[in-house]
Amino acid sequence: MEDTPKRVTRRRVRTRARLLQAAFEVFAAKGFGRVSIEEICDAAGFSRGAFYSNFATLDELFFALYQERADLIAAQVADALAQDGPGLDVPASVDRVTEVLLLDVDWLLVKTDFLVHAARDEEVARVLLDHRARLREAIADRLFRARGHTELPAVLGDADGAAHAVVAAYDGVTVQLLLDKDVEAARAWLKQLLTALLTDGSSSPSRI
Amino acid sequence: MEDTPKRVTRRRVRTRARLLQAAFEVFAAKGFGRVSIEEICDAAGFSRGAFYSNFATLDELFFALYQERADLIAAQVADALAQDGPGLDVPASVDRVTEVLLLDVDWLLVKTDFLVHAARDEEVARVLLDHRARLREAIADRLFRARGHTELPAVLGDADGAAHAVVAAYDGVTVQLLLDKDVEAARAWLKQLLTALLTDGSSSPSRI
DNA sequence: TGTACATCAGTGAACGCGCGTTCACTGATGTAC
DNA sequence: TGTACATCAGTGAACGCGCGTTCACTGATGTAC
Repeated sequence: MEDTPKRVTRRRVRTRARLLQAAFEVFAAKGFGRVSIEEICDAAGFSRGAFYSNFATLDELFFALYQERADLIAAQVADALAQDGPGLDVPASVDRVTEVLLLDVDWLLVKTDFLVHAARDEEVARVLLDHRARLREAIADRLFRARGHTELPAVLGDADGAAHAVVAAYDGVTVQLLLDKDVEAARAWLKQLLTALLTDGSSSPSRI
Repeated sequence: MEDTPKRVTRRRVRTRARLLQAAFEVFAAKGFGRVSIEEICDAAGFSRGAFYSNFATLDELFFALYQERADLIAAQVADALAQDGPGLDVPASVDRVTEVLLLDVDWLLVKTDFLVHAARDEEVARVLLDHRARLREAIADRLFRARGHTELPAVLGDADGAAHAVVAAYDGVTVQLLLDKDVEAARAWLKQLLTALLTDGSSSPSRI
């Protein structure tokens, strides 16, 4: 089994990429549930046949789109976390990670559509949970690596608990951002939340 | 203007309620984006004409449905917060509020669909922001009323900041719950997060 | 409380459009020599 | 590097279904006396 290596032409790769890019824009603008295959093809400058040559269903395309972008973000976060020495500079790391996570509102829109999708399909949910787990691991690893060098509050348990909390804060702030579209406020707020979670309660950052 | 008092027959009220109830179930099961007017009418036991006699569009019904349920939840939260004396029993309040907020996964599903909807429509977003503001106010009021009796950590700023954080934690935990469908874990996790946020960092609740 | 009448609420058939899906075709691309 | 051939990738017309929307109709409900 698995015996279709098949040449994958350059043309095909480009078409697929253009379809994915167009889909991203259309999904972000209208929401997955309100988008037709036709619209995506129009936006990408292809006939509908091109779509069917590359994907079986709109769900399949959505899935591929999510995977691609989520991998990208995960890599960027890992990158943002890798920049300090062994000791963790909490404020600087928080700044860098926040920057990456709240860079692109369109991505947050699409990601939330995907969440809604995943919430009703176990298989899709598994992929999303996987991505989240990888994100958490990157964070937990970093926190764990910093032990001894930088003290962290014990309120949330171990590094894994803290990583969980970071992701929850991210999700929570995302919801607010999707409603008020105020990226700057969201960044400030996420930084404050993360700082509160990762810093001992004795210090009191100013409220914004 | 506004000159259509019109008799609202009992029949009409019942039909509307049955449509809303059926819509809730169908939305929860399939997601707003995948539901047709016909499905809702079938589920409610009506012909499609009944729908058009009560709503102009599916969006309008969704809007009405959200308002109805969100008001209900807001009232329940206010109730859960009103039960202590002037001093705030943080663990008990957290327990009660958590119970209400994570009572019904179907509601979380529908609410998230509505978020996706609101994220692309300013007017809808305003309603959702309103509901959130009311929730936050109920929480902030309670925290404010407890000042002097029970000390709260200053990490998040004033009572308003703390209320914001509570809502963010709720949203964050909701996302995880929608993916793993583990209500008990979500409750435990939300309790822990809220406790961490509302308790001075010096105490260290056990990790679950 | 009963009856007659007016209005309303929901019925269900009909219409038609948007769009998912298919498919015979053709220009593009890659391979072999 | 060039040519001939085979296969592939995308085209666009055609089909048909699902479903949104309308509307003439009728049984249900409310009102007046």
